[in-house]
Amino acid sequence: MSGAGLSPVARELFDLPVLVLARRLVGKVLVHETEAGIAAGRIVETEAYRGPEDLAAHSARGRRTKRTEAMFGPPGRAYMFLLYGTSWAFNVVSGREDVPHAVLVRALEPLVGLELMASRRKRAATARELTNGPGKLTQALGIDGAAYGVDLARGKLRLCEGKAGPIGRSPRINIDYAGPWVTRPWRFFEKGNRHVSVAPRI
DNA sequence: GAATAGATTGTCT
DNA sequence: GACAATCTATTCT
Repeated sequence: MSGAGLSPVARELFDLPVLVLARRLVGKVLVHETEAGIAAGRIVETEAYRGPEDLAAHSARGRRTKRTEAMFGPPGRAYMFLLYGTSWAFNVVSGREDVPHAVLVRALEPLVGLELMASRRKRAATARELTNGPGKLTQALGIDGAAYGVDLARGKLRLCEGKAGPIGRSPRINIDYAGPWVTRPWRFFEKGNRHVSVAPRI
């Protein structure tokens, strides 16, 4: 297969406004190499988080802590956080230093290493259930807090070029606490893709 | 298919 | 001590 035609994205990609980056990341391929092998998937769903004004973001109102520190760093790094004690979520940091923006990757379409993903996600009954959610895709690719702050333009965990079909948008998922920001259509997904986590409601 | 409740742990107040 | 950008099993249509 010799790389399956996968080449890393240019670093300049990350130097875009967060809403533009969230849209452009759809179709890109997330690759993770481990001792167990290579696993990779096409990104089919993202969400933009634009602190400090966006109350849905962890960096809302400029909150800068040990947990959110990566969002204040340079773009193109990974921001990882743990949800409900059980699920890791993977984000791509956007915005220059001290601008705490990030893009949450919510779903992938499995491309490489399907068997490896299945062995990591024993609960998944179907191929679709391997990576159709933020916590599921990190489990399938073997990503966790150890990836906090790593450079995504190169390395074991990296983003590679890929293409996407027509892209739709909708409000973000499960941020009911965010007041007026709840309805902002800052979720991007590939239209009609079966691997999108939650069917867009219209 | 849709709705509901319980799990589980690092981080923050 | 409470919470969270979720997942899973269970229950009901």
